[in-house]
Amino acid sequence: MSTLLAGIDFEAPSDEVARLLIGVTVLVDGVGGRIVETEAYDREDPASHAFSGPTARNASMFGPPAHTYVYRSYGIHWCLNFVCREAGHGAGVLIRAIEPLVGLDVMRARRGLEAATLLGSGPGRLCQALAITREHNAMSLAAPPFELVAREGDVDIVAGPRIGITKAMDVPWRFGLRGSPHLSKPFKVTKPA
DNA sequence: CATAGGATTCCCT
DNA sequence: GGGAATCCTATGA
Repeated sequence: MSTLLAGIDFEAPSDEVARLLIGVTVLVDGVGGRIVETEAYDREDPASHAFSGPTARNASMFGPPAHTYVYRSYGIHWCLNFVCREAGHGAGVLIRAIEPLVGLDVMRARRGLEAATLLGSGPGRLCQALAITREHNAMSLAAPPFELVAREGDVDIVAGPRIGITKAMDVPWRFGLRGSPHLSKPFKVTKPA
């Protein structure tokens, strides 16, 4: 069994999907850009929302793969995840940063004048730029308003520890496009992942 | 450039 | 009641 989308099998382990997503273009209502930073979370992962089993908040993480899991962060921001593994497993990939490509003016307007340059460099920022809210939770990535475009050619990927967590801080499940100016934070490692 | 503190909602203990 | 997969602004070096 597999759930293929943009050349990626979303039933694969989350760290593999997180790696494959680097370079993939994501559009929401025709606005978006290229994914340059992701983080993997899994069921047996103390830093994951899925660690303590299904709850009202993380229910979609236990739903079918290649669907979204959108949650409220720090009471202010929205964060976008892509569900992976088989339905019921409870794994996902946090989309942490995109390189803005399509609909720049729309994204700038959504982000506001003060921060118009940081359109997608951070999970909260990219959700604001793409107008992601709770309404986008548990939606299929294979149907509108979502659209994934497979990456072309090879990408140079770096890995490192995940950001903003207090558990399992030694697990190197943050992935990024090497040298991208659109990363939320730089990677310390400069060798191939 | 680095650090610090506040904003604000929802879930879990 | 506490803490969270964050972001923005202000302040001081």
